[in-house]
Amino acid sequence: MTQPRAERPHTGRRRNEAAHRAILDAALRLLTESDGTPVTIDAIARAAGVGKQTVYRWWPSKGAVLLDALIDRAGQDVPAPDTGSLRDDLHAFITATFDSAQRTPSAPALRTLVREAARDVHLAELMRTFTATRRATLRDLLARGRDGGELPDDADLDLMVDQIYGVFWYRFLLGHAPLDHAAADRLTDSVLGDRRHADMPQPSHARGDE
Amino acid sequence: MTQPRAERPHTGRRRNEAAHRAILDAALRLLTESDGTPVTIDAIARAAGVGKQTVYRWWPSKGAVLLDALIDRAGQDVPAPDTGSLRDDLHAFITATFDSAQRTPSAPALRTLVREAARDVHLAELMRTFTATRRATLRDLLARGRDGGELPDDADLDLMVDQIYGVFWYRFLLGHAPLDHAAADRLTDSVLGDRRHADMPQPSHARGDE
Amino acid sequence: MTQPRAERPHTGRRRNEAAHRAILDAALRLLTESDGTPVTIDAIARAAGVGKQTVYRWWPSKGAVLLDALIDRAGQDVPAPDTGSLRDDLHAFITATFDSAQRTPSAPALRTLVREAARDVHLAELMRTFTATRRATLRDLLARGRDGGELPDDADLDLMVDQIYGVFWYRFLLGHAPLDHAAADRLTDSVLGDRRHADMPQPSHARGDE
Amino acid sequence: MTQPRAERPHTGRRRNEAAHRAILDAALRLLTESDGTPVTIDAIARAAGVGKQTVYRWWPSKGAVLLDALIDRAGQDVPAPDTGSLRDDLHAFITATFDSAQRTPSAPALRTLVREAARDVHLAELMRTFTATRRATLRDLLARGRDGGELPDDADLDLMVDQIYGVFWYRFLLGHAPLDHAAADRLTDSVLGDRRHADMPQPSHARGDE
DNA sequence: ATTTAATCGAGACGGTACGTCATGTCTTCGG
DNA sequence: CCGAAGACATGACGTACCGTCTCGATTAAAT
Repeated sequence: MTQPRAERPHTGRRRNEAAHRAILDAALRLLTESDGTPVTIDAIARAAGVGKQTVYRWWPSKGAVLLDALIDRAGQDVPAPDTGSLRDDLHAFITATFDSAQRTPSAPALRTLVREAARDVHLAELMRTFTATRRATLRDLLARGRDGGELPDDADLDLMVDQIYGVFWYRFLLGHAPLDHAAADRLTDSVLGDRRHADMPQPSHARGDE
Repeated sequence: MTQPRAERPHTGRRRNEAAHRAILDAALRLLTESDGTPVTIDAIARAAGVGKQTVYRWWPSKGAVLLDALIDRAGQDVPAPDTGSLRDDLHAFITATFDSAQRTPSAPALRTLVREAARDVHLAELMRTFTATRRATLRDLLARGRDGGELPDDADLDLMVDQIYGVFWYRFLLGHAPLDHAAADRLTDSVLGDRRHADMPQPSHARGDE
Repeated sequence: MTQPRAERPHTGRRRNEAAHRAILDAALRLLTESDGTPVTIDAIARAAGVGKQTVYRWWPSKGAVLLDALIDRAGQDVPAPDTGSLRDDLHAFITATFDSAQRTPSAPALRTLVREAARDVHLAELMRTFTATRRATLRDLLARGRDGGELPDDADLDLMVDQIYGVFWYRFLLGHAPLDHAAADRLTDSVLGDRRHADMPQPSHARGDE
Repeated sequence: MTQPRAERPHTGRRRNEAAHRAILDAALRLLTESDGTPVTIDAIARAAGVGKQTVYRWWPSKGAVLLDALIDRAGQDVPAPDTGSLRDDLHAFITATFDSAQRTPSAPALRTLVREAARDVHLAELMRTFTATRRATLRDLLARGRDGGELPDDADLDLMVDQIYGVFWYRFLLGHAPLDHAAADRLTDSVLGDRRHADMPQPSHARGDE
């Protein structure tokens, strides 16, 4: 624990990127290993071999460090696919989103992060921005589908986005139901308004209108 | 602030219901008035004119007090209607749920409560139970509809429930999109799989983002 | 170091005298053992097995604790004798004062205390009070002598007091000259205005004109 | 406050005397204006428009800067007179010493300096040297008097010196009694062993207390 | 009628984390 | 290559809550 610190060289009057890195790494590590107890700034600083002041110099709040640490590492986990088929793209996106929450270190870190966000105004705002980015990505994906005629022109894309991320966060945080591939399949169908996955073999999927 | 305490009479060796009430009232008041800063036990006890031990005697954790305070006041806001029509029942339920979150003092209190839940294992568990009850109510409503033939037999009721509550909590906590009647209309349609409300003039809740 | 803390029993809502004692003892111990480095509140609290808040609850500043600790232990080192002879009383007083500064743990503790007083407005005030008490004792001794005719009626007692304590503190803090018995002898003579101890027969001491 | 820094020109690779001056001036100014809070190196550097390192380059410790600043300005305040009369010389010396402590900026600066000396080993040593010089001057004055027959041959000159400076520092730092001309008169008499000023109307410097 | 026992307001206690401040060292970069 | 600028590691500061504890009073129930 609190690895012996790699004897960072000073960088003089300029920001020490190595210390910066060490802080993010330590934060992510503690976030991941955390057993539910809050991650403290002291602990991060100590684990990074850094003075507390150095943390406070660059981040306005503990939460900002944590979110930064998470984004820094897990930022590109859910790219938006573009295969030409709305259904395929959406299904891939949802599956990837669900999967990302099952994998370490993202899952416990994310949960701790939400915990901290509840206490921290700065972090709450950062989280809002963070989720807004994700939502925008998903909305673009849906907009492509609508423009390609795969969704009605008047589809409420924002509501669709919120249904998807709503289910995700709701289940992720409460943990009362799984976020597995079957759930992803059914959620895709539900949002797109049909039942293709409902009773498995479904040769003539009951489209009808749409 | 911290009203002068109404000189409660002693009740001797029996539990003092007035003190009990005062605690719940103080908790709800602080919960409601809270500007994001955490509600502390000391503050509740002081506001209620009560010793801290009296709080700890009757509730295992701060969260328990807060949730109790909220339930005590806002507990029965969302009854499950039963008109015979799934669509009507569901629409009424969703609308009532959305409305309940717009009204004082529930909204800020609920938000603060979730904040506290993120820090408090006991409260998190209580919240799980609390939401489970609500989910069960909604699920029963849907099950009635399925049994009445208004939903396919293989409908994933749990997913439907989570889509509805997911949208609700997601929007409620992030505040990036409205929980108005139009949203309730569209959510009802979306979950039931048709577009009855789709051709109405679409609200331009363009962004909002809190 | 930081002895294992004797498992003090709680005293409920009343001040815990044992904790109080432990703090003073720890403070004096650290003061005595201090090698010149400042004594910190954290260290005192830790050594006393006490929370920092408990220290701050009862003393307004670190210095107050230190002075309290010193007075508590060394308070009665210099009693005022009353033999009937001013010269004897004064000589005894000065000798006792000089001696007290040579003994452990007073000396290093006192020096550290002055160091801290230089930093701490509260403590400076307390020191003023502390020294005022000592000065008053000495002044009373001199006043008795004056009333007994051993000093002229118009003798400036305050100046005499300050000459004695001035020499004491000046030498004590700077350490450039001894505070031994010979010095006490000569100081007594000097203040009383003759040369009895001047170790040479001094029949016609240069008074006269000038 | 912290005057806008006079746009010193760089002097290339040689020590910048202007910066040197600016540091001493800033130090003395802060020392003088200080309200009891410690004078920090950062503050001096900032007020002088100088990097901290520039301070540390030329002085080993904060105290050294402060003392240097004080000597630089107030160094020659107390010259040793030589009129041929011990009494006159001594009286002039004591009066000058007392006066020097009443004048700005010496007094608050000196007090702050002693405060800092208590924390700073380097400065303490410098102070010892500083006072030793003053003491030597006074001792020489007394030695002249003894050699001239105005003091007995066996007079304890060191004790006399310490009585004078003892009274001075004791009253200066504690502030419980004045350092006015009347006190200087009486101290002169007391040290020389007579009461020439004793029958003058005695000042009622009753308290003062700082 | 007298004990006994539980509740109440109060607040001290041992802790942990907070965010700020000053120290003295170190490196960059403009002049 | 000096000097300003300022980042860095360190560690004390004083405050805020936590959850536990003990008091002394008050009053109901048990004797």
